[in-house]
Amino acid sequence: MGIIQTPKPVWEIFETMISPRKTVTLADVARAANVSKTTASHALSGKGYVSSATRESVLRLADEMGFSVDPIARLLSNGRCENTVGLYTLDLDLSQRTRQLQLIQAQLNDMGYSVPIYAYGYRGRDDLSVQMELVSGLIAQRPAAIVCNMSGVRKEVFEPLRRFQADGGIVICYGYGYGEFAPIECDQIIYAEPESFACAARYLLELGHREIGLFSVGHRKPQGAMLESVRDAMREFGAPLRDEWLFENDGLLRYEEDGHRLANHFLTLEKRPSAVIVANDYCAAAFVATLTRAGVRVPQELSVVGHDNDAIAPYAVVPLTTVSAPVEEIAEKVIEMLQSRVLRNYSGAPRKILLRGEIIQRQSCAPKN
Amino acid sequence: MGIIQTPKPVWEIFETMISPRKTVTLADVARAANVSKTTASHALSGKGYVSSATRESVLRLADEMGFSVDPIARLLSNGRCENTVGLYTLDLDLSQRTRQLQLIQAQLNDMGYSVPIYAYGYRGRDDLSVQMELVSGLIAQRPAAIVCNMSGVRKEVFEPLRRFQADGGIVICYGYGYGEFAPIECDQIIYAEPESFACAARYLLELGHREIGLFSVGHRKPQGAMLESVRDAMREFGAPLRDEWLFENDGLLRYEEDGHRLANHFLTLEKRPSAVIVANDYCAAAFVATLTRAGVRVPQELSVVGHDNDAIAPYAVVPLTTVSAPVEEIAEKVIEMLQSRVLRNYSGAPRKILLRGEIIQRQSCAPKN
DNA sequence: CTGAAAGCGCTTACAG
DNA sequence: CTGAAAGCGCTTACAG
Repeated sequence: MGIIQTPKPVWEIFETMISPRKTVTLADVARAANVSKTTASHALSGKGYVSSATRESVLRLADEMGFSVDPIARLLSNGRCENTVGLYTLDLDLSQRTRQLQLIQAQLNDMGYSVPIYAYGYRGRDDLSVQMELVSGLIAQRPAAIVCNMSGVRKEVFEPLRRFQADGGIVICYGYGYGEFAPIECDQIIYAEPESFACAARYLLELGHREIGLFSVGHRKPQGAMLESVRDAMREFGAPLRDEWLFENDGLLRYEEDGHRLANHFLTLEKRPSAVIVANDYCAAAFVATLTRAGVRVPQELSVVGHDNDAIAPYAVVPLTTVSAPVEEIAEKVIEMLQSRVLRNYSGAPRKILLRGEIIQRQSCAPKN
Repeated sequence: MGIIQTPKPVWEIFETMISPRKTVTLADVARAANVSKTTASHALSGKGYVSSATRESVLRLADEMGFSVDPIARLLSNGRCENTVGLYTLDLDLSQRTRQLQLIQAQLNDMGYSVPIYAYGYRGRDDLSVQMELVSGLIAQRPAAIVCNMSGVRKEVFEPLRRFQADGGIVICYGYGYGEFAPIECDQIIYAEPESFACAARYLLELGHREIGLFSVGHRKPQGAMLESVRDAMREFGAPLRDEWLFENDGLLRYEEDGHRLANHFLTLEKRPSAVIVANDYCAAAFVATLTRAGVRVPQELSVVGHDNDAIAPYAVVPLTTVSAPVEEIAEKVIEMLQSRVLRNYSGAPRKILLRGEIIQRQSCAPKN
C-alpha cells in the first residue's frame, strides 16, 4: 500500500536549508579555541592535564557559544550517564506512592541529578510485558542508578535489573511489600507493612476490641504475610479473624470510592465488627464519611485505624488514627545509600534495611465499651 | 586536593576482565547472518529493500541472540527517538495534575511509546534555573514529542521548547492556566479555569448568595483573570467582592492542610460569607470537615463549591458540589493532536483548544435563606 | 537486492 | 601539556 507523500511546501524546504540548526558541537568550540577536540574535551570535563590558560579560553568560548555537551553522544562513547538516576514505579497513585516519589525526586534533583520517572500511569500493573518494556526503556537510558519501587513488580523484572547492575549500574529497591526483599543483590529498603497491620490490630486489641475487620487496598482480599501477622496478633488475645470481615477489593487503587463501597457493604452486615483496619487513609476517610452520613458514630460505635498517615488523616471528619508509612525515612535511606555508592565508592555487600510504621493516635478509635 | 584512590580489589579487576558484558550488537547479528550491517539494519527496521529470505534469517537470528537496537546509538545517528514522548510538568501533586499525567501516560504507553516524566517532585516550582534544567534534561533525550503542562512554567522555558520544535520535535502544551495560551506556536489545550470560577460564582448567585468568599490554592491570593471573571459575574448580580473574603495561601499545594487552616481562619471571621468557592476538592473536603466538627452546618449555614471533581468529592462528609476540570478531554485532545502530527503528518497551523469545566451538583450548596 | 563507507558528537587510551 | 586516531552502535546516502 503506497502512501502518497505530498511534496513539502516551498517555505519549509527553504527553512530547512537556511537553518540547519547546527547546534554548536565540541568540534566548533575546539576550532574556535584553536585546540584539538581532545584538549577541548579535557578542559570541559576537567579530566586530563590542560594548561590553565587554554582551559580558561575553552571554557569561556564554550560559554559564549552556548555549548553544552550532547549527553547522547557522551553516553555512546562513555557508557553511563553519570548525572541521571531513573525512578521505576508501576503506579502513580494519589497517595503514598506518589508522595514517596516526590520526596526522592526532589532530593535527587537538588543534588543535581536528572530524575525521570518511568511509570505506567495507573493501569496494567499486572501485565508483565508492560513491566518489562518499562524497565527496558529505563535501562536503555543508561542512568547511573535506578531506584525501583518494587511493590507489584514481577520477579522477571529483576533479571534486566541484575544485568544493569552487572554492567556497573547501581540499583536500589524500596517497597511496601510483605516484608520480603526483592530477588536481587542490591541495597534494599523495605517497609514492614505486615507488621504495621499487626501493630494496628494490637492497638485495637488493647483497647478491648475483639471483633476486627480488615480492608486491604490493592489486593483482592487481605492475604499473605499481612493477613498472617494480623492473625497472629489476634491469636495472642484469643480473638479469631472472621472471614466475612476480610473485605474484598478489586485490586485497583481507587481509595475514596473503595472506602465508600466498603461502608455500604459494612452497613449491610448482619453482625458488624467493632473495629476495622483500612489500608489507606483516603479510603478510610471516605469510609468514615459515608458511615457518618449513615448515622454510624465513629469512634463510639466503630473504631477505625487508617494507614499511611496521608495528608487527609488529620483533617478527615473524624481525624484518623493511623499507622504511618515511613516515606521520609525511605527517601532518606535511598539518598544515603546512593551517596555512599557514588561518592564514597562503597562497593561492599548490599545493605538491607527494614523500616517499621508506628501508630499515630488521633480520634477515630475508642475503647470497646 | 588530591583524592587517593584505593586500588580495586582483585576479584573486581578479574570480573571486569571475565565479563566484558558485551551486549549483542548489530554487527554480531550481521556476522551471524552473514550479511553486512547495512542489510541487517534494513531487515530490522524494514526500511530498505531486503529479500524476504535474508530478512527472515536476520530477524530470527536477532531474536535468538537477544538483540535489540541500542536506542542511544540509534539516536546519535538518527536524530530523534521516534517512540518516546516526554512529559514535562513542574509538580507532582496528589490531585488533578497527577491524575492528568496518569491518563496521558497510560494512553501513550498503550500506544507503544516510552513516556518518562520530567518533574521536580514538589518544591522549587518558581525557581527558573530548576525549570530550565528540567527541560534541558528532557530535550537532551530527543523525544519525538514533548507534552508540557504549562501551569507555573516560566516564559523562559518556552525558548528551548521552541528550538526543540524548530529541530523537528513536536510540542503540545496543556494547562489549567488563566486562559492564556503559552508563548509558543504549538498545539495547545487550555482549561479555561477563570471561567470555571465565574461559573461557580454564578451558580451561587443564582441560589441567592451575595456574600461569596474565594480561596485559590497555589497562589498567594486570588488574582488575575480568575479574580476578574468572578468579579464580573458578581457585578452582574450587584454583589461586591469583599477583600477580606479573598483568602490567602502560601503558594504551596498542601490541599488538606490548607483547607483546615482556611476553616480555622473562617471561624474567626467577624462577618462570614454565606458561600465560598475553594479551588480544590481535597482542600474543600478538609475545610468542610473542620467546619463540621466546629458545628458549622454545610450547606445550611454555608454553601461550598469545590473544584476539580476529585476522587474525594462524592465521598466527603457532605458530598461536594464542584466544578469539574476536564482531565479526560485534555488527555484525549493531547493524544488526538499527537496522532494527527505523527500518523497523519499534519503540519498545518497549531491548534488551540479551550475547554470549560462544568458544575457538578452534589450536596454542599443550598439556596440562601 | 546488497555492502563499503561516512557520519552522528563525544571520550579516551596512546604517542608525542 | 597537546593532538591524531580509534571507537561507542547504529543509520543512511550512495554505488554497485
